[in-house]
Amino acid sequence: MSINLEQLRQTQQTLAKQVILTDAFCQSVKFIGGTDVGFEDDGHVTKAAIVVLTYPDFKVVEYHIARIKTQFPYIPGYLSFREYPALIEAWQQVTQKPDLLFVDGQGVAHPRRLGIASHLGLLLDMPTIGVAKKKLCGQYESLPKQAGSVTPLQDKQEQIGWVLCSKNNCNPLFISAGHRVSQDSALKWVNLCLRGYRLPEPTRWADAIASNKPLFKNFKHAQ
DNA sequence: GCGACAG
DNA sequence: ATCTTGTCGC
Repeated sequence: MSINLEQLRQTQQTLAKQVILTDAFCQSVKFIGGTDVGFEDDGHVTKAAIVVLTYPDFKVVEYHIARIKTQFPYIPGYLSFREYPALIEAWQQVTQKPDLLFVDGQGVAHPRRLGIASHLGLLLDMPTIGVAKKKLCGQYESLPKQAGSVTPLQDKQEQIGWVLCSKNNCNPLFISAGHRVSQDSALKWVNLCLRGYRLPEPTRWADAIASNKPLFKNFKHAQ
Protein backbone atom coordinates (compact mmCIF):
# COMPACT_ATOMS: atom_id res chain seq x y z
CA MET A 1 0.00 0.00 0.00
CA SER A 2 1.42 3.36 -0.96
CA ILE A 3 0.35 6.60 0.66
CA ASN A 4 -0.04 9.84 -1.18
CA LEU A 5 -0.08 12.46 1.55
CA GLU A 6 -0.40 15.26 -0.96
CA GLN A 7 -3.60 13.72 -2.24
CA LEU A 8 -4.97 13.17 1.26
CA ARG A 9 -4.13 16.75 2.08
CA GLN A 10 -6.20 17.89 -0.88
CA THR A 11 -9.03 15.69 0.33
CA GLN A 12 -8.90 17.31 3.75
CA GLN A 13 -8.90 20.80 2.33
CA THR A 14 -11.91 20.01 0.20
CA LEU A 15 -13.86 18.41 3.04
CA ALA A 16 -12.93 21.18 5.48
CA LYS A 17 -14.99 23.59 3.41
CA GLN A 18 -18.07 21.47 4.08
CA VAL A 19 -17.75 21.58 7.85
CA ILE A 20 -20.55 23.51 9.50
CA LEU A 21 -19.64 25.44 12.63
CA THR A 22 -23.12 26.53 13.65
CA ASP A 23 -25.71 24.75 15.74
CA ALA A 24 -27.76 23.02 13.11
CA PHE A 25 -29.34 20.68 15.60
CA CYS A 26 -32.01 22.24 17.77
CA GLN A 27 -33.89 19.18 18.96
CA SER A 28 -33.51 18.25 22.58
CA VAL A 29 -30.58 15.96 23.21
CA LYS A 30 -31.69 12.67 24.72
CA PHE A 31 -28.83 10.44 23.62
CA ILE A 32 -25.14 11.22 23.42
CA GLY A 33 -22.56 8.99 21.80
CA GLY A 34 -18.87 8.52 22.40
CA THR A 35 -16.17 6.91 20.28
CA ASP A 36 -12.65 5.71 20.87
CA VAL A 37 -10.18 3.50 19.09
CA GLY A 38 -7.68 1.02 20.45
CA PHE A 39 -5.30 -1.42 18.85
CA GLU A 40 -4.61 -5.11 19.21
CA ASP A 41 -2.10 -7.63 17.93
CA ASP A 42 0.75 -5.17 18.00
CA GLY A 43 -1.21 -2.59 16.04
CA HIS A 44 -2.29 -4.86 13.21
CA VAL A 45 -5.90 -4.78 14.33
CA THR A 46 -7.85 -1.56 14.82
CA LYS A 47 -10.54 -1.81 17.46
CA ALA A 48 -13.26 0.83 17.44
CA ALA A 49 -15.83 1.32 20.16
CA ILE A 50 -19.01 3.36 20.11
CA VAL A 51 -21.25 3.83 23.11
CA VAL A 52 -24.64 5.49 23.37
CA LEU A 53 -25.64 7.06 26.68
CA THR A 54 -28.86 8.66 27.82
CA TYR A 55 -28.74 12.35 28.62
CA PRO A 56 -28.59 13.74 31.22
CA ASP A 57 -28.28 10.65 33.40
CA PHE A 58 -25.62 8.87 31.32
CA LYS A 59 -26.95 5.33 31.39
CA VAL A 60 -25.47 2.98 28.80
CA VAL A 61 -28.08 2.28 26.15
CA GLU A 62 -25.87 0.21 23.87
CA TYR A 63 -22.28 -0.22 22.81
CA HIS A 64 -20.57 -1.83 19.86
CA ILE A 65 -17.04 -2.90 19.05
CA ALA A 66 -15.67 -3.35 15.53
CA ARG A 67 -12.35 -4.95 14.67
CA ILE A 68 -10.73 -4.55 11.28
CA LYS A 69 -7.26 -4.97 9.89
CA THR A 70 -5.23 -1.80 10.32
CA GLN A 71 -4.57 -0.39 6.88
CA PHE A 72 -3.03 2.98 7.52
CA PRO A 73 -0.18 4.17 9.77
CA TYR A 74 -0.41 6.88 12.39
CA ILE A 75 0.70 10.16 10.89
CA PRO A 76 0.06 13.35 12.86
CA GLY A 77 -2.50 15.35 10.92
CA TYR A 78 -3.87 12.26 9.15
CA LEU A 79 -5.24 10.31 12.06
CA SER A 80 -8.74 10.05 10.64
CA PHE A 81 -7.62 7.96 7.68
CA ARG A 82 -6.32 5.39 10.13
CA GLU A 83 -9.35 5.28 12.40
CA TYR A 84 -12.52 6.15 10.54
CA PRO A 85 -13.01 2.82 8.70
CA ALA A 86 -13.37 0.94 11.98
CA LEU A 87 -15.51 3.68 13.49
CA ILE A 88 -17.93 3.56 10.57
CA GLU A 89 -18.23 -0.19 10.90
CA ALA A 90 -19.07 0.18 14.58
CA TRP A 91 -21.50 3.00 13.78
CA GLN A 92 -23.46 0.80 11.39
CA GLN A 93 -24.29 -1.48 14.31
CA VAL A 94 -25.83 1.32 16.34
CA THR A 95 -29.59 1.02 16.65
CA GLN A 96 -30.35 4.11 18.71
CA LYS A 97 -28.45 6.83 16.86
CA PRO A 98 -27.41 9.58 19.32
CA ASP A 99 -28.19 13.26 18.84
CA LEU A 100 -24.59 14.26 19.38
CA LEU A 101 -21.30 12.39 19.11
CA PHE A 102 -18.12 12.92 21.11
CA VAL A 103 -15.03 11.85 19.19
CA ASP A 104 -11.58 11.21 20.63
CA GLY A 105 -9.23 13.61 18.90
CA GLN A 106 -9.41 17.08 17.40
CA GLY A 107 -12.33 18.63 15.56
CA VAL A 108 -11.34 21.75 13.62
CA ALA A 109 -8.31 22.30 15.86
CA HIS A 110 -6.27 20.82 13.04
CA PRO A 111 -3.73 22.28 10.56
CA ARG A 112 -6.31 22.07 7.76
CA ARG A 113 -9.33 22.29 10.05
CA LEU A 114 -10.33 18.67 9.55
CA GLY A 115 -9.46 16.61 12.60
CA ILE A 116 -11.04 13.18 13.03
CA ALA A 117 -14.12 14.57 14.78
CA SER A 118 -14.90 16.85 11.84
CA HIS A 119 -14.08 14.20 9.27
CA LEU A 120 -16.25 11.60 10.96
CA GLY A 121 -19.02 14.13 11.44
CA LEU A 122 -19.11 14.76 7.71
CA LEU A 123 -19.02 11.07 6.83
CA LEU A 124 -21.85 10.27 9.24
CA ASP A 125 -23.67 13.56 8.75
CA MET A 126 -23.74 13.92 12.53
CA PRO A 127 -23.11 16.73 14.99
CA THR A 128 -19.70 15.95 16.51
CA ILE A 129 -17.36 17.41 19.09
CA GLY A 130 -13.62 16.78 19.28
CA VAL A 131 -12.24 15.87 22.71
CA ALA A 132 -8.46 15.45 22.63
CA LYS A 133 -6.02 14.79 25.46
CA LYS A 134 -3.13 16.52 23.71
CA LYS A 135 -2.66 19.51 21.47
CA LEU A 136 -2.06 19.04 17.78
CA CYS A 137 -1.62 22.66 16.75
CA GLY A 138 -2.35 26.18 17.96
CA GLN A 139 -1.29 28.32 20.90
CA TYR A 140 -2.86 29.15 24.24
CA GLU A 141 -2.11 30.96 27.45
CA SER A 142 -1.28 28.82 30.45
CA LEU A 143 -4.26 28.22 32.66
CA PRO A 144 -4.64 27.27 36.32
CA LYS A 145 -5.03 23.57 37.07
CA GLN A 146 -8.39 24.27 38.58
CA ALA A 147 -11.50 22.56 37.30
CA GLY A 148 -13.50 24.91 35.14
CA SER A 149 -10.67 27.14 33.97
CA VAL A 150 -10.66 27.54 30.22
CA THR A 151 -8.82 29.52 27.58
CA PRO A 152 -9.14 29.79 23.79
CA LEU A 153 -6.92 27.69 21.53
CA GLN A 154 -5.79 29.92 18.71
CA ASP A 155 -4.06 29.52 15.40
CA LYS A 156 -3.30 32.51 13.23
CA GLN A 157 -5.69 35.04 14.74
CA GLU A 158 -8.40 32.41 14.67
CA GLN A 159 -9.97 30.51 17.52
CA ILE A 160 -9.89 26.83 16.65
CA GLY A 161 -11.05 25.46 19.99
CA TRP A 162 -10.66 25.56 23.76
CA VAL A 163 -8.22 24.36 26.36
CA LEU A 164 -10.20 23.19 29.36
CA CYS A 165 -9.12 22.06 32.79
CA SER A 166 -11.86 19.51 33.41
CA LYS A 167 -10.58 18.34 36.79
CA ASN A 168 -8.31 19.75 39.49
CA ASN A 169 -4.62 19.01 39.06
CA CYS A 170 -5.12 17.23 35.76
CA ASN A 171 -3.75 18.08 32.35
CA PRO A 172 -6.26 20.03 30.28
CA LEU A 173 -8.44 18.73 27.46
CA PHE A 174 -8.43 20.22 23.98
CA ILE A 175 -12.00 20.80 22.90
CA SER A 176 -13.05 21.85 19.43
CA ALA A 177 -16.14 21.84 17.28
CA GLY A 178 -16.32 18.86 14.96
CA HIS A 179 -19.28 19.36 12.64
CA ARG A 180 -22.70 20.96 12.95
CA VAL A 181 -21.91 22.54 16.31
CA SER A 182 -20.47 25.91 17.25
CA GLN A 183 -17.31 26.30 19.29
CA ASP A 184 -19.42 27.64 22.15
CA SER A 185 -21.71 24.63 22.09
CA ALA A 186 -18.78 22.24 21.92
CA LEU A 187 -17.47 23.65 25.18
CA LYS A 188 -20.94 23.78 26.68
CA TRP A 189 -21.68 20.13 25.97
CA VAL A 190 -18.36 18.93 27.31
CA ASN A 191 -19.00 20.80 30.53
CA LEU A 192 -22.50 19.35 30.73
CA CYS A 193 -21.06 15.85 30.42
CA LEU A 194 -18.38 16.15 33.09
CA ARG A 195 -19.02 14.08 36.22
CA GLY A 196 -15.94 14.55 38.35
CA TYR A 197 -13.51 12.80 36.01
CA ARG A 198 -11.08 14.30 33.56
CA LEU A 199 -12.95 12.87 30.58
CA PRO A 200 -16.59 13.69 29.81
CA GLU A 201 -18.86 10.63 30.22
CA PRO A 202 -19.25 9.68 26.54
CA THR A 203 -15.49 9.70 26.04
CA ARG A 204 -14.79 8.03 29.35
CA TRP A 205 -17.09 5.12 28.51
CA ALA A 206 -15.87 4.76 24.96
CA ASP A 207 -12.31 4.74 26.26
CA ALA A 208 -13.13 2.08 28.83
CA ILE A 209 -14.84 -0.09 26.23
CA ALA A 210 -12.15 0.24 23.58
CA SER A 211 -9.40 -0.53 26.08
CA ASN A 212 -11.35 -2.96 28.26
CA LYS A 213 -10.80 -0.96 31.41
CA PRO A 214 -12.25 -1.65 34.88
CA LEU A 215 -15.22 0.67 34.35
CA PHE A 216 -16.29 -1.48 31.42
CA LYS A 217 -15.36 -4.82 32.99
CA ASN A 218 -17.41 -4.03 36.06
CA PHE A 219 -20.29 -2.94 33.88
CA LYS A 220 -20.26 -6.24 31.98
CA HIS A 221 -20.01 -8.22 35.19
CA ALA A 222 -23.08 -6.46 36.53
CA GLN A 223 -25.11 -7.12 33.39
C1' DG B 1 18.27 23.83 10.80
C1' DC B 2 15.29 22.70 15.02
C1' DG B 3 11.39 21.55 17.65
C1' DA B 4 6.44 19.93 17.68
C1' DC B 5 3.59 16.38 16.44
C1' DA B 6 -4.47 14.01 17.87
C1' DG B 7 -4.09 8.32 18.40
C1' DA C 1 -1.96 4.05 20.87
C1' DT C 2 0.63 0.23 23.80
C1' DC C 3 4.05 -2.14 27.16
C1' DT C 4 4.00 -1.76 32.84
C1' DT C 5 5.23 -0.86 39.36
C1' DG C 6 5.25 1.86 42.35
C1' DT C 7 4.38 6.30 43.93
C1' DC C 8 2.85 11.01 44.94
C1' DG C 9 -1.05 14.14 45.72
C1' DC C 10 -5.80 15.45 46.25
